[in-house]
Amino acid sequence: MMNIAKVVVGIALDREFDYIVPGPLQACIRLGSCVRVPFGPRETQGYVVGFSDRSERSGLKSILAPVGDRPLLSENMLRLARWIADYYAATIEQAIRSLLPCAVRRHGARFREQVSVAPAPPGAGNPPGNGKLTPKQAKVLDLLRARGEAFLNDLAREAGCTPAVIGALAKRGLVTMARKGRARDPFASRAYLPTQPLALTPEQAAALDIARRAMDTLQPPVMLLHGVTGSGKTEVYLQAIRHALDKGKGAIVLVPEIALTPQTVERFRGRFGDTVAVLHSHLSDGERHDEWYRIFEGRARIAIGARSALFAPVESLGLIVVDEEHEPSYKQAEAPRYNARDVAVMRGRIEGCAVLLGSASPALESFQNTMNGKYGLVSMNARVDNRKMPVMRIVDQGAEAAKTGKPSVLSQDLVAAMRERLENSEQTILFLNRRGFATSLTCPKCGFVAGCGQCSISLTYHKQADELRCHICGAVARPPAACPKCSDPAFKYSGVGTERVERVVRSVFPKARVQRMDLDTTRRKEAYEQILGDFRARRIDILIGTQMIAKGLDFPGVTLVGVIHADLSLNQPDFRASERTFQLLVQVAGRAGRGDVPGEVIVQTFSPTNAAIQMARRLDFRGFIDQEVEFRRELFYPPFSHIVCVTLEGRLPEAVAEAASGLAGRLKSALGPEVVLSGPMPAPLSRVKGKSRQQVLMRAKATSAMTAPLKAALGELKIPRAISVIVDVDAISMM
DNA sequence: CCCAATTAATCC
DNA sequence: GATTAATTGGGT
Repeated sequence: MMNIAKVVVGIALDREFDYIVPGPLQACIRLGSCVRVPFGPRETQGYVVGFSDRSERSGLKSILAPVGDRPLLSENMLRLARWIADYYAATIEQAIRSLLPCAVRRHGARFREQVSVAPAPPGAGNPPGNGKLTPKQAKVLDLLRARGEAFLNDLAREAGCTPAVIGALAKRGLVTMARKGRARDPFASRAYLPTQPLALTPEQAAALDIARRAMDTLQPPVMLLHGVTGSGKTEVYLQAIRHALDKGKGAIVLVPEIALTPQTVERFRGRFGDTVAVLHSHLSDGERHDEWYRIFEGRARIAIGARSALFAPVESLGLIVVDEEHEPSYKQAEAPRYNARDVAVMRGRIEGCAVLLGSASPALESFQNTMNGKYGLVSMNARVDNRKMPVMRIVDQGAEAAKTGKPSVLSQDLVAAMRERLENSEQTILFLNRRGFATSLTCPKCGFVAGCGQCSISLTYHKQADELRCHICGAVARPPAACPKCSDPAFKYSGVGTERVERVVRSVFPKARVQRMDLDTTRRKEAYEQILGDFRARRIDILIGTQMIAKGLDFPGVTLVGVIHADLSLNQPDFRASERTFQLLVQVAGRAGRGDVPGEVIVQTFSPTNAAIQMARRLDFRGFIDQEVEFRRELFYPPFSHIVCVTLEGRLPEAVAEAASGLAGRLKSALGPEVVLSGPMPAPLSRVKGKSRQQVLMRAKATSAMTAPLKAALGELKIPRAISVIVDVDAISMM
């Protein structure tokens, strides 16, 4: 009885396989157990997701052995995996894969073995085909000789061929194949200073009170903490977590990747010491493995980290905190494309624990959930220590350009404000969410634009490296000496990036200590901490940066924040452009005036009267919400609907277009009248890395009204393997 | 007609 | 995801 296990194998099949549980193993194999099973001619790992006393099939094979001494997945986590797979239209394997770090999944196997390929020693090759190579084979061999050795899948992907090509090379004796494992790095821990709970403001105390009640009674189970920047949300989290620990429970804290600075982690370690485990993408496999097991074995009760930390195996959860809940980085870019904020709410429901969502600029979806009573709401409107909110000024770049004759990177107002800061030894942050020097290189004579050959965007000029780069695929090209079309040598560089801002600032303030911080200056792993350390120690007067300096940073010396070009986010072809702009300005403004001197924010824009910008200037969250909600309601956008974005991608544009229209046609007849369907249409980024992209969009009140027919349609249509289908439920970026 | 490369099917 | 079998397609 019940000696048949339903096993999901660790590869991307959306199916369960039946195996016999041998008598001696029946005691130790449970739901969620990781097991080794025979699979076809080889063996593989899988997870037990159910039991039965009989099977549809005969001739079942037996489970070979359990991996690890107890299930890695609790019953609750298995339920969560099922929900993720179902809601986000992913396979159960994909869901399980994101639940367990690969360092952990590999546990029992010690080392994951993969086929490694190396060039054969000279002379050993005895090609039956007389040494003549196909272009693909030659490419593989070239790549391999350059690298010395590579794993089979990596090599095939890099060379853009199938593994069969490499197999052919091996058959001819030109390369050797062997199974190899991968070593892991040791874990290095950092020192931290112990801290005590701080005295709370009345608003913080009220928020903490409600959070405690939520933990004790689950009334309400989910709370949105809307606290202005500098209102001390982190201290509320810390003391709420203390309450969870006092009740003998654990906690999970999610922070967006960019905010996962050493400071944040240090604050939690300082308060709770070694009971804090850290999980984020910059850890090595070994480190992640160690931290995961510290939680799994109960040696750590608090998990803090980015997105994936949500799946930390904390037992008896008391609280899940999602800081900066509006952050798009909570959305995973690969399948399953889950939003950690929303999955946190579901995990909370499954585990019976409270969930605390915090933000200075909550997402419309979350705020709407407080309006319709699904979530509780607490607001903190004052900064700690009676610090004032920064004053925001809008500078009309259009008017400025008309006055001075040409558009300038730094307006006169901004220059004056920066000069003042330099004289007072205060610090300035300049924000522009675009790196490089110029965003396009055009020929004024014939209109030629330097574009990426593989993607449908123009190349960005990087002056320091003197290169043209594609910000989508990373392709690099030399800037041409003359226009390739009309051979005119005079190019026009237009569109400002951070590199250009840096140059302008250095020329206006030659004596200032200026540092740029973007992907280009933080390529080295330590550069990020180095720059922030220098800025904190006031060895930098003016910090210029992208995204990565917009959020979470807390530097008391900063009294001025300049936004170089607020229109960038505003002009994006996305219904969330206003919301993003508002959030960005609120967040950026939050970097100013965190010390004793009040902060000032100067926002440069060509749309000074834009409502989102004006609401942000007054930090009028409710005003912004009220008008944006109306817009979304009228056009049936989130939070009034859910969006499913299906992207088809493939090398042959006609094949992709055909598949997309086939899918759209099938959906049109399958979907109910409550679903709005649009497309097929070329994706906003219609070409990426040489692949053509088409989209089909759906909107409906319930995601299941879209995902269920979609799964059925995809199953029936049998879209060729050469075309990949990307299903994004509750899509945030639809590029 | 051959070889290479893609595609389709299978895995309890 | 990996392996094998079937099919296509571009050459001589």
